[in-house]
Amino acid sequence: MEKKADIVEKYLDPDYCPGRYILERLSDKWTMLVILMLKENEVRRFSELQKSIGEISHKMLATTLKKLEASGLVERKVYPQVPPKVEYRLSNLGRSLFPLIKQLVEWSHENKAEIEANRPKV
Amino acid sequence: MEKKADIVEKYLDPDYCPGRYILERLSDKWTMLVILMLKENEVRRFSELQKSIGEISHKMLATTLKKLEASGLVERKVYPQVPPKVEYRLSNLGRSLFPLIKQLVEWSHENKAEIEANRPKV
DNA sequence: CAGTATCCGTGTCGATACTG
DNA sequence: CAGTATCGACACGGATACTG
Repeated sequence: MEKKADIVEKYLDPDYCPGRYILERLSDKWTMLVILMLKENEVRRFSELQKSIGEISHKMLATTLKKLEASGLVERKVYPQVPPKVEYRLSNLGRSLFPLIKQLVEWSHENKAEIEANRPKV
Repeated sequence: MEKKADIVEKYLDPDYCPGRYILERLSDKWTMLVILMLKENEVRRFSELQKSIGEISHKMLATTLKKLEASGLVERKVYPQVPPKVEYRLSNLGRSLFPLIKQLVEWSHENKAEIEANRPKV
């Protein structure tokens, strides 16, 4: 019987991994935030997302969504009309990932004091 | 009574956040991986870490550990001897974060088939 | 062994302008 | 409204060489 820690290590083995790939996929500037903004079960339009994130540029939202769609975490639905309307929502896969990322945010709040204490002042 | 989703959104408000900061701090190439390699309760030397990660360069391991130490997630202990010996381990804060990142890896394994199906072939 | 300094290529990201 | 294209800045990250 393998120990838990060893199993994780195995999943991170570059010759085996899905873990490495996922960590990589989540490790760009906007991906996790966009996933959070899509929420668990909501359908959101491009412009809504941009508005709710605020600082993200048009281009980065587009490429982030495209990557998420390409990796099967997000579904994209186009309504053939003028002006166009496009809706995004988490796929089943994305929906199963969502709670894990949400936990990171909740964790950061539970430990806010300690985090802020060590946070470099800009 | 606020709804859960709204609470998360609040934690991500740039004017409030600790969430944004944490997501940012985790979103570089090596941070999450190094945290995982430190495991929950182990003490590891610089060279051990480099060996277990393999592909990471000496420089990136050094800067990643430095950032982790600066943000209070990792503790560094120096033994004043020649040749020097330095040990790293997760702080209490880091130890409380560890399971959340581990879950991402475990999630990636549970959904390996679906992830691989959408993974772009190099 | 652990760590810093330097140099430099590349990818990421943002601003802007343009299409359907 | 929802994209794509192009350009350029700059931070990230890798190789190498050097110190204590």
